[in-house]
Amino acid sequence: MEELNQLLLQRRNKAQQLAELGVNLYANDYLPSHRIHEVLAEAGESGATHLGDGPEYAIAGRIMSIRSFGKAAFIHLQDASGRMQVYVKKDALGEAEYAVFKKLDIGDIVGAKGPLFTTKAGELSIAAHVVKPLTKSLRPLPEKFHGLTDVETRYRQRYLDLIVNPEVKDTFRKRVEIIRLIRDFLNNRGFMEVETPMMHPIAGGATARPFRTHHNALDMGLYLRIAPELYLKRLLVGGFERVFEINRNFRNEGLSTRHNPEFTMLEFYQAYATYHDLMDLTEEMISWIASEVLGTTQIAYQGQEVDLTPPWRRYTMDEALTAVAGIPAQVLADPDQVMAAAKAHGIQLDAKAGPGKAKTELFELLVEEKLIDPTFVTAYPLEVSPLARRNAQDPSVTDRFELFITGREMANAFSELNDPLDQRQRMEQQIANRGDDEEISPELDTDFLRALEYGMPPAAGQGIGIDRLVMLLTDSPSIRDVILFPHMRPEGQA
RNA sequence: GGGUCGUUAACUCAGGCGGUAGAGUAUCUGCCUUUUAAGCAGAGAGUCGUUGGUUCGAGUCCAACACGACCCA
Repeated sequence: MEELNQLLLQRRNKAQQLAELGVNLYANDYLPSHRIHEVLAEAGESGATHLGDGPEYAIAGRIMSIRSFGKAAFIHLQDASGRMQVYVKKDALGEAEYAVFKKLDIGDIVGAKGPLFTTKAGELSIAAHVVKPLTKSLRPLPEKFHGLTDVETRYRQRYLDLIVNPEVKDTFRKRVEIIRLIRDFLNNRGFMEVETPMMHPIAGGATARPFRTHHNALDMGLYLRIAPELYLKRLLVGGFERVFEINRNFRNEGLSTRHNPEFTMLEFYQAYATYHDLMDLTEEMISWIASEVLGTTQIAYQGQEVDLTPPWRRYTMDEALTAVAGIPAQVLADPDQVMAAAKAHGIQLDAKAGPGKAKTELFELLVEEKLIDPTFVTAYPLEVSPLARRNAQDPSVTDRFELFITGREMANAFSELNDPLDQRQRMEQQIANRGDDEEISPELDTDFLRALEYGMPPAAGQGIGIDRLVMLLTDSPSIRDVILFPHMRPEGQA
């Protein structure tokens, strides 16, 4: 049993006193007639000013402040829709009910009923003749002025964060709205939302360290999925021509302001389309979402101006390296000079790495963070794109793009490789090249290759990291600000 | 994994050269029937992240550890 400090004891004592007065501390027989924002909206029309006039409103919410005058008090109630003031008068409640009211605390949830009026200071309020306790709170809320700012407590006790920091609620409402808009957008274009396995016998579709789990009845190892890609492509083989999935991926890697071990990914696949089609679609989708959620495509992220208005800049990787990092085209055309340039920039390459890998590393080091306005980067080297279709003109690169906004990767897409023999060869190559890290892509997904052998229509597919998109559109500096319950190390026994 | 910074009352924060812990809010008591960071008077509230060490004496100095933030890989 946890030792109780003074404040917790006081609240428990009050709860006991209320119970002795016959108050049900956790009543569930009160029905509000209005949500607070509805009251405020309706009153805007009626313009109530006199105490006691007009219709009655019954609201319910958490007490966020109490200013007491002995025989009267002003309190603020907060519900999911907003916050409004309630005037509680001894005359109006009666002796017994007012005595109960005096034992209520900030943080308690109550119902309040009465007509509207406007105070001297001009604040619309309810003149309550009923204040009904609905839930007793046994812990004090953080301070009203500074609120809760300690990030560790905010993430660990998100419920508290949500109670006292209104902008947090706003962020998560926007997150839900963004995901709803993505669904609308794709549904309207004939995409079908599907659910594919979260537990995979082989962790494929991306290069990442997976989480392992175990199925007892089957006595077999399973991985939490690192990507749904290989299953969604099986659906293309099966004849669903436009599919998408919005769900969690799991990667057993470090934590940072941009990485949570579980994160939400949108992947979608469209048959008879190319990566060019997906660039158009992506521009349209993200700029539309920004307009819907923020009312503009000119946004600010952490003080940086970002213009999401289409069309967006499109570079090949070589063009970006030349335009942004100033590496001459002749250097990029010569594998030996590319390797030398990587070395000159201090990039350490695995013995098996070739110029494609070197070029990609140079790009990540010198270019990525400078791409603030949305930029599609295309023509990724074959070497780093094991699932993408080769470019018809230049087979050393793939028909792939990544989208960067505010220097961060927001999307990854390509025209899909559907030649089963090429795919098998590249997967085998990838396994051979994986280096010492046996956790990454350890096995060949033979069923996926078998599916391709039946024939997958030409298609393009894309992944968009939802958390990063939400960060961008809510101006959130950390992925933890857009995940309700971000991963934390266990609390110490305090 | 490495570096820097942080952890003091429920919350937000002060604590000079090592001498036994402070404010505001919140809480409690009293007064107060239009306040809104309400007001006035008084009071209580702390294992100073944890464990060791140095010292007559540690919130303060040293070490390790835990958790967090930022930067780097």
